[in-house]
Amino acid sequence: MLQINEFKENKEALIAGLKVKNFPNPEEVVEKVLTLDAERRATQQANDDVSAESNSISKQIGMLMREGKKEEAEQVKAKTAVLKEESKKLQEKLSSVEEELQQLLYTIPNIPHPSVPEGKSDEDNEVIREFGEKPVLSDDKKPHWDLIKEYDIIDFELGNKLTGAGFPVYKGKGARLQRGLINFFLDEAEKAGYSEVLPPIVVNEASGIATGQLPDKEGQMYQLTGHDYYLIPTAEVPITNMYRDTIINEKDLPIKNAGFTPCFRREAGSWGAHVRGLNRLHQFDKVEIVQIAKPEDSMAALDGMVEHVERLLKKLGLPVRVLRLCGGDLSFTSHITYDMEVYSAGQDQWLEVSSVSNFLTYQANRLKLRYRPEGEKKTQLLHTLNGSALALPRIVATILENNQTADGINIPEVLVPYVGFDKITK
RNA sequence: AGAGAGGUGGCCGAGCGGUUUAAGGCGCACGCCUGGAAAGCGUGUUGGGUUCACGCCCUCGAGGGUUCGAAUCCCUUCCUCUCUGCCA
Repeated sequence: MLQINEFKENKEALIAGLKVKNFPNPEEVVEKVLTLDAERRATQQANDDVSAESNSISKQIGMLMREGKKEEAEQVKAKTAVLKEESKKLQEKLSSVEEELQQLLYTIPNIPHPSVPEGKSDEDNEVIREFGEKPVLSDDKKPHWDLIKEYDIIDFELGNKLTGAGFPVYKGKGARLQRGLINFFLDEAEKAGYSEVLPPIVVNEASGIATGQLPDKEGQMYQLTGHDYYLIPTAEVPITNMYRDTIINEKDLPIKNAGFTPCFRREAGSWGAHVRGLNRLHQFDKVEIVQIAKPEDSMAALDGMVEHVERLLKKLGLPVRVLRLCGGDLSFTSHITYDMEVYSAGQDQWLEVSSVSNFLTYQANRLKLRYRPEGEKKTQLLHTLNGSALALPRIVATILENNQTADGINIPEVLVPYVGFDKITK
C-alpha cells in the first residue's frame, strides 16, 4: 500500500496518478486519508501522554512499597482509576481509527509512472516495440488445440477425468518439452545473475496480504480447507515474501531471484474461444524472476528484466511485441508494467506470455522490507519488481503453431539440447 | 497425530510481579593505548510511532486477560526441539 508520506508530500501528483488509474473520487479519498492520519496522530499522542503518567505513578508506587510506606502507596493507587478509564477509551478510539485508515489504504491502488498512458482497457495499451518474423504457414495451418491431439502430447480429457477443466496432462514429448523449457528458462536466468529458489506453492494469509492478493482477491486463488492457506497464483508471492519483515544489507542489493513453480488460478468467469486450449488454464508452469532494488536503481532494474525476457523470446525465435500497459489495464499494485506478447500463427492471435512490473514501495510497505542507506539513521523501504520469464502454456502453444510443418513440429534449435529431439512427429 | 520442553536484542544466555533503564558474554562500530598490531580500557550497538529538537510512547513469537505495575501469572494461537506414532 501507499505510504502516508506520499499523501502528505505529493498530494497533487498522487491525485493525478489515481485519475490515470481510473480510481473514482481521488480528491475525496486522499482528503479522508489525511484526516484519518491526523486523527490517528492526535489520538496516539493523547494516549502516550496518559501512558507516561500512569508509568510514572506505577514507579512511584513501586518505590513506596519498597520503602514500606503502604498507606501512601494506597493513596497514590487511587489516582490510577481515572487514567485507566481514559486510556481504555483512547486505545479503543486509536485502534478503530487505525483500522479504518488501514482498510482505506488497502483500497487505494499504486500510482502509475508518468510514462503510463491513459486508457480504459487493454485496447489502450501502447505497443512500444515489435520484433521477430511472423511465420508463413500453409492454408491448412492448425491451432495448437488440434495439434496436441494430432501428435498426442497434451491431453485435456484426461485432465478432466483427474481434476476438471483447465488441468491438462502433458504426455511423452509434450511432457519433455515442458521440462526442457523450465530448465532452459532457469539456466538463462542463472546466467543473467538470478539465484535460483524453489519455494512452497502453498502460502499463508500473511503472504497473500503482503504481495497484494489479499484482502479481496481471494476469489482468484484456490484456498485449502482447514487452514488459511492458498495455492499460489504466481511464484511472485512466495519469493517476494521470503523478504517480508527484513532489513537487507545495502551491499547485498540488488537481490535477484528466479524460481520455477506451478501456478494456480481459479479464473472464475472467463470462458470463450479466446481462452481455448492452452490459452488459459487453472494450473500452469512458470519461471518467475524477482528483484529487490534500491529506489534509485529500480527503473534500471526493470529495463534489465524486460531485456532478459526479450532475449529469451528471441532465442526461441518467436514474433514478439512489447506493450506498455495503460492506466486502466495496470494491475492494482503496479507502478508500471510491460507485457510481452507472442504471435501465435495457428490461431492468428497475440498471446501474453510475460508481464514485468515495478511496484516501487507499494509491496515493500506491506512486506516491511527495508534497508539502511549508508550513513543514514532511519531505514528506508526498498522497491520490489517481478516478471514472468516465462509462463509456459502460451509459449508451448506458439512453438507448436508457428513451427508446424506437413511432417511434424520443429523444435527451436536452442531447445534441442534440453528436450533431446528436434522434431515432434506422429 | 499424541506426550513433554521451549521461544528474550545481530548471536549466545540470565531474569520468573516493582532500582530491568533487559544482567553477563560474543560479535560489530568508533575512540584511547601502540612504531604498527594483538591484548587491555572506554563509548555505542532491536525495530517502530510522535516531535524542529529534547523527550515521550510502544516492542521479550503473536493476540487477549489479571494487576497501580507483566519478559515474569492466566487464557488462546503460531512456531521450534525431544520422544512416540505415521510416512516419501
